[in-house]
Amino acid sequence: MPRPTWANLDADRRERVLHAAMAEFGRHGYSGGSLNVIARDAGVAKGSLFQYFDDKFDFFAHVAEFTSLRVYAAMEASLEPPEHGSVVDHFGKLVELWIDYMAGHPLERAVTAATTMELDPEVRQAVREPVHRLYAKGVRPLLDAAVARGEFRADADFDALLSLLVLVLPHLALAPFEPGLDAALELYGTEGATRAARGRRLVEMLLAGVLAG
Amino acid sequence: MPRPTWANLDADRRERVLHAAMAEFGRHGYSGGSLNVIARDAGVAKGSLFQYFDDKFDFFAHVAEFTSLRVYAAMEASLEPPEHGSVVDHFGKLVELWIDYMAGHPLERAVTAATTMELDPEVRQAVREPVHRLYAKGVRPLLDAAVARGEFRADADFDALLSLLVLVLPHLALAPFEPGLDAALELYGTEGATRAARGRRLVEMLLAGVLAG
DNA sequence: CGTCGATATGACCAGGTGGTCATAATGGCA
DNA sequence: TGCCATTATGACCACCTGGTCATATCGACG
Repeated sequence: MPRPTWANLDADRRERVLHAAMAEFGRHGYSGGSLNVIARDAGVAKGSLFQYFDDKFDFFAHVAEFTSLRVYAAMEASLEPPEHGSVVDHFGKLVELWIDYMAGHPLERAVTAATTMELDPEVRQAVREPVHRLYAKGVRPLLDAAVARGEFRADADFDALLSLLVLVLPHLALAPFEPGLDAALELYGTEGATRAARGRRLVEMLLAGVLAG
Repeated sequence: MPRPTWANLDADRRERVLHAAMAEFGRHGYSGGSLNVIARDAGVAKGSLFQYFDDKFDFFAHVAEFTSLRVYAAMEASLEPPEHGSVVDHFGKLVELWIDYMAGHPLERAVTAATTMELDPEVRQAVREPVHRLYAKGVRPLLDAAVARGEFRADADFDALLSLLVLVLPHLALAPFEPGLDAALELYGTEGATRAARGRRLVEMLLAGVLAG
């Protein structure tokens, strides 16, 4: 947890530190990210960072959680409630929003990538857990509404579906903006199909297994 | 590329270096892996590593490619040709084999995780490209046979499917053996369903979107 | 034996790491 | 003004990093 000093902090200063940290951790991940670089880029003494956070891990964890909350808030705001439309519509829209958001927010995208790709089990668990909670919170209602509407097969495996979605979603956003990152996937080809259309097609494919009729 | 010295090397010594490198890179990834640790664990002077490889990157790339070749060989050997059975059978069997192999080969599993999770675009691209080639080579025939048998819809998007499979497959293997790694996914619950059955169900879900009828 | 190319070695290097701490600056209140 | 808690600072620490290189060892051949 960040120290009280972090909350009391002048907003400009906090913003500068956060910005520098997102850029650095986003580029090099947790273990590769340098506190020296962050301090320099933020225009702050390195010692100050340790006034705000216990240690590097605490710092990274906060940056990760802050980022996921910001992303979630943006998604939630522009997502219509699941009263009308089909699940495919909802998830298609969700993926479209996600991709567009990441396209317009490279910093958030990079941090999302860094946490998604984190290898160290302890770091990963600590950093991904709040993200997964948010995903589940945002996605579950869409599924519930679809169930109420009878859109799903009786024997649909929701846990498996939710797992799969949570697994695939971040990668859907990451692949298209990181040329070297899974370029071999060619998830988003250049043959004119828009990102949205491709995203939609993938969603249809992912959901086909649980749809009724 | 490894230097000629590496090929001329005494087999025992090469095996020791490879083993230590797989363990270290598997645990800490490329940037986190320490050459000092590898040299110590292999019982070899650090300077020797630079007689075998140009630099750390060359070393890691070789370890990654060696590992993916070994995994591919094992899978290929125990996979029956796609003459009989359905695509779902084939992919179910494939995932089952994959998971069982990884369960019995923690070293290969760890290196696979490390390359799958690599963040740095340059490193990632160099290291993943041969892996993707192998995946495509192994998976494509199964799809082609299924197409010949008319198992797929006419409008099935194979590129999207292949991308999705290549994206998901490594994670399917990684999640269940890394307690902290996506524990929140609970991809493999403890309610008695075997790993194989769960894998099969996921495959069915993944393929439902492209199957005919 | 001696010679010579190939290989092994580890002290050594410059530079970077996360983290500490004594000191200084700050800002609100009396 | 003087006081005091809060915050900012960067020199400093021990340690680790990837990489080098002069030297030693090895092994085959004559």
